[in-house]
Amino acid sequence: MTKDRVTVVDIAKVAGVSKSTVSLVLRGSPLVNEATRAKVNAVMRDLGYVYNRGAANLRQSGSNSKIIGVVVNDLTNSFFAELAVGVDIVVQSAGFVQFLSNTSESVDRQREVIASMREHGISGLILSPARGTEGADLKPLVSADIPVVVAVRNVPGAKVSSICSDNREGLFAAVRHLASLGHRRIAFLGGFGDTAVFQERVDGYRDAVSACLVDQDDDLVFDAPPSRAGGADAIGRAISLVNKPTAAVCFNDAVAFGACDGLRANGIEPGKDFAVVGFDDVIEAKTAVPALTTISVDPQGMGRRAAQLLLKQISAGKAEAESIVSSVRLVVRESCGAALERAEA
Amino acid sequence: MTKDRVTVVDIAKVAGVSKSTVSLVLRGSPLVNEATRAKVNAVMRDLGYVYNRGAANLRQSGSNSKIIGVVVNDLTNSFFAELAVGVDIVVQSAGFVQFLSNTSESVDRQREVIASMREHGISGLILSPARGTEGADLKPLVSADIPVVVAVRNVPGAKVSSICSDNREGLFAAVRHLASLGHRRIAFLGGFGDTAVFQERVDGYRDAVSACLVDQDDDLVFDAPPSRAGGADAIGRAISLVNKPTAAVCFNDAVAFGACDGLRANGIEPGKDFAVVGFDDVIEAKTAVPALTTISVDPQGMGRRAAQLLLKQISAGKAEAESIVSSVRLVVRESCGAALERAEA
DNA sequence: CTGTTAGCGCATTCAC
DNA sequence: GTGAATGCGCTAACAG
Repeated sequence: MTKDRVTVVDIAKVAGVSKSTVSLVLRGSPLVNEATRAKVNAVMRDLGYVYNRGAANLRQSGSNSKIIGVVVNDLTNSFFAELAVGVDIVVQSAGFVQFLSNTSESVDRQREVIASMREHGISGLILSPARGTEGADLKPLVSADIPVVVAVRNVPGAKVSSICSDNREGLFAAVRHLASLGHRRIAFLGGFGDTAVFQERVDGYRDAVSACLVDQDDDLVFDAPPSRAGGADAIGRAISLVNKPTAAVCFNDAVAFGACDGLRANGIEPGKDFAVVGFDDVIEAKTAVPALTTISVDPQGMGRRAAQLLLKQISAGKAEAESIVSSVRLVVRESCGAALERAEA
Repeated sequence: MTKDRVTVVDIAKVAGVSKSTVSLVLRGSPLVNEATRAKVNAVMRDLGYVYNRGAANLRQSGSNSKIIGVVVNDLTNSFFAELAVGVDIVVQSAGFVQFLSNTSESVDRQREVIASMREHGISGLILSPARGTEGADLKPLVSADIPVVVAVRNVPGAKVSSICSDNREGLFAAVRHLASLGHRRIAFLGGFGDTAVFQERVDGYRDAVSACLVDQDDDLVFDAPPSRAGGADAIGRAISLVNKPTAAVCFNDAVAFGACDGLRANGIEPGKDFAVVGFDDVIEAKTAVPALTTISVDPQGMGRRAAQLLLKQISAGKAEAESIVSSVRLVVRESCGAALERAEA
């Protein structure tokens, strides 16, 4: 029943003009008579014409496909979902559309989806890299002059723009905050010890422990999977010490939630009997235990900034500044002084 | 520095064959000598060739762009993020890529993103419609023979496949469950009264109230925004009754969380002093209050099924069965009998 | 098995 | 202001 795809020539025929005139109308050129323009537009509407970006894109040498690729390592995590939303907002309002794919932390899958996106001619890529991503993985992109901005996690040898949170400063702030409330034994919970992010955060933690005169103990760092279960496990180990900590900063929010679970299971009320600080949280805003303090980076804002950075690079033509590293400020949202008072009582 | 885009003719030249031979290799045709194939593949790798789907797609009349559009009403909500992940899984493994866009419940934006996707030649669309979407909005798609499957919410007059949860049965099950535990006064909390989903769920609730001999009261239905704040508000109204309910089923999880907040604020412990049942939950699995019982539909599974449905329609060629309505079974995850015992004590 | 020819829908020179 | 050519990268017929 449906007619074949209606093209510029069809609408030209009906409107009684030539193809190129239609093309000019499409591009919003001022070189066309107002009456003709109106007629052409009317015909386009009547015939249900849809612009074929693929063809257009093919014709004009540089591929400005108006599509930008977004690949994240775990869309299941609200943080990255929010990030994608942030990207989408600016991408949409710039007239682009976003390809979104999830890698589930698999570099293989990541390679596949990026290849697939390239075939479709993305004009830029925002990547929240899977664990284990290397600079070499991004090499083909940069040598093809496709702008890339890496978000959340840094990719060691990559010569691309990146935007990630200031992990050291964030954790430093968390510990300093707890110290200012009087805490002296503060644990660090969760995260895989072999990741760069973990190292940065632990460094911030350790620096703050030194700087803020918190008791310097052999090991109050308990690594564990960055999950709720991991948090519960880690806190269990922490509070089994004879000289228990009175507070903990966590690798991320999932860990913090798990820590709260673990505390409750042991009859300890988080926020009252024990201070818990989370990181990277977005869940918190919606469903968190009210007692939980968090240090947070706004993922949506980060997504927006990443997208802006990318768009700037795209519009800047080919050769343009690389390696722009932008950091996000971290802020403490709530206080949790009550924990110490209880602990001391 | 970077060479111009390398095309089939380039690789043909280097490999010493003709363009069509290269094309055959690309399509994996068996009509080509094994040695030539190997050589061509090697050259492709050396020159860093990337397939141009846009051009291919342009040539072959039917647009099988290998891209499917996914538009959701609120990616910020984990439910829809999980849905997108489910879609992505099957879409990826079928060699497609997904365009994902967020509408933030705006039908205008929805129209825009769908138009944009059409311009890029999507071969199918999965839509979790914004509130207020009408059958007419999807008309252009169906008359262009673009397969569409609507998920989560139904679109009244649309002649497209859809997949959504069985709202009536779900709520019926929730109430029956609570009744079997001995509850006799069960409230319904949250949701906008003017939505179809709300009506279906309330219908299920009312039917169950009649069928399960639960006390039939004038109004234990408290509508409110389907948010955490709305839930807190609704539970506040519910427990201010002289004849308080002992349990509540909630429009969704956000409402359920809010209800828990509200209960705690009044010194009532959810799950112990009052039974709360949530719906549509995905948050629960990660961050919920342990006491909360939920009826849940697996959003990722729903996404997978939606994608499968869509792919089937795409591969089935043009004219194919429409209006396949598929429902998802709902299951009660935990028990919450303790609430009643406390209430009676 | 491989090379030749001819467009897909559009934008971009140029003439008119 | 508008209309005729030409080619983007690729596939689809056929011819060899």
